[in-house]
Amino acid sequence: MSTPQPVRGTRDLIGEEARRHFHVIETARRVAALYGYDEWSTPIFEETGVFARGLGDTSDVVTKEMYTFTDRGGDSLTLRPEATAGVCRALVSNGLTQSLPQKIFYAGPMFRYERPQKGRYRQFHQIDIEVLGSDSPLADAEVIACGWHILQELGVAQDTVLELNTLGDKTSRDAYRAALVSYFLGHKDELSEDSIARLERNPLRVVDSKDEGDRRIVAHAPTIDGCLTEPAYAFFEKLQEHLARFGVPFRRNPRIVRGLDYYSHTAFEFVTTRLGAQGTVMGGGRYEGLVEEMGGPHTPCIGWAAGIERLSMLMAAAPPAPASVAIIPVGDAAEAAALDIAQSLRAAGIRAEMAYRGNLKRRMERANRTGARAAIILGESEIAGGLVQLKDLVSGEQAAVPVAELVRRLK
RNA sequence: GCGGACGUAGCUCAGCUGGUAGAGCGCCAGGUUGUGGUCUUGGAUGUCACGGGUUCGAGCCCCGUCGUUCGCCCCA
Repeated sequence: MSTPQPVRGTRDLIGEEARRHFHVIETARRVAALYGYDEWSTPIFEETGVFARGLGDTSDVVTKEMYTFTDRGGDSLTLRPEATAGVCRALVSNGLTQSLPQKIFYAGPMFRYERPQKGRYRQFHQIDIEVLGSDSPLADAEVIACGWHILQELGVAQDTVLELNTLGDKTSRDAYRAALVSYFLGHKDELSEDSIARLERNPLRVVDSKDEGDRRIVAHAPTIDGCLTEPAYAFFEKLQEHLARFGVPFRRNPRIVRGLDYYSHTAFEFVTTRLGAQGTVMGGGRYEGLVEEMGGPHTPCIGWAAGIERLSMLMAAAPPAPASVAIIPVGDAAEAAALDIAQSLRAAGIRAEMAYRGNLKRRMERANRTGARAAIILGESEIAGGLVQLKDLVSGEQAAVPVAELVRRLK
């Protein structure tokens, strides 16, 4: 194959797939606006430090999975692997830490150097909302409710389940980590190799292991509940109350964990069984240290991100492209009149198309193929009488109609 | 980074124990020079993913590469 192909892990969005993709974004944008979120857009690449900061050196993430390059000025830059870090950076860069909270909606491409799988690409697209600068559990509940609302509007809510957990505050989490490490060390001989490695690097992740043997051990591992401080417990209780009021059903899943230090309290995922190994459709939680990492003040935040590709796959069908009206002149003399009609329909908000060339038969074929709802046919005799032939392409009925009445007939 | 499956026309796929490439759909043109969808007649299209090897001969067998896909690892 010598013709250029899209590079590994990237793909073209055309036709049905494009319509699905943009339908997800438009739906999310509309619903987020109902909840009072403003849309932001930040650069697609940042100084590498914006993403590397706060990730620590615990995982493969920084070393293996970022698209990092040196530009001509010698600076290390990285294609954003997620939206949140850039949003937090923008908050600080623009002095908005003085006007909190900020409620942000975001949509755009992200980049991770990973092995492509179903619903996992190197250039992928996310919708994302964040509330920056609120420590109220009401913010958590609203963020989740907004996500749930979007899933409902997309028609995928019935295929997903909200799984909810709390990581508690720092004191709770430190206690939990210590409890886990001591429990797993007691079962070290029974753990998989992968999990023994996790125990060193990122003990919370053992809880998330897919290995059968590990799962049996994890089933009896201590849960966060026994380690929660009083305020952390109260926060989680309040969140669940609010969610009930918002009418969002959820299931407690103590296995949802987050490895990085700046996560706290709420952690959640909307999951589905319909996408193989990539079951998470929308995931998020509370984080408290990221804005500080960008040089701002301590700022508690809550948000989620959802993969547009995965949502598109779950969606039954994209709404069809709007049907247009095909304007078909017969003979060169009719073309000018046809253009005038096209412009008058468009001015009235009616989608209208005129082919650039072709005889009547070909233009009719094209009108049919593109799903036009009606054809307007005009030749010399029609022009002379101020009429056109208006043909309904669904019913096949055709009648002579005065030009002046077209907009009213097609509205 | 690791493992399995797959790669033939624009699309979906067939192709026998190795003998030199096919179907359906779509596309183009005619039947119909002012009427689409249905019907009908005809037509075009392939470096058989790429590179090497075995063979008189490779779409088919062997090796490598690339890509797709499913899973593992990872998942900010």
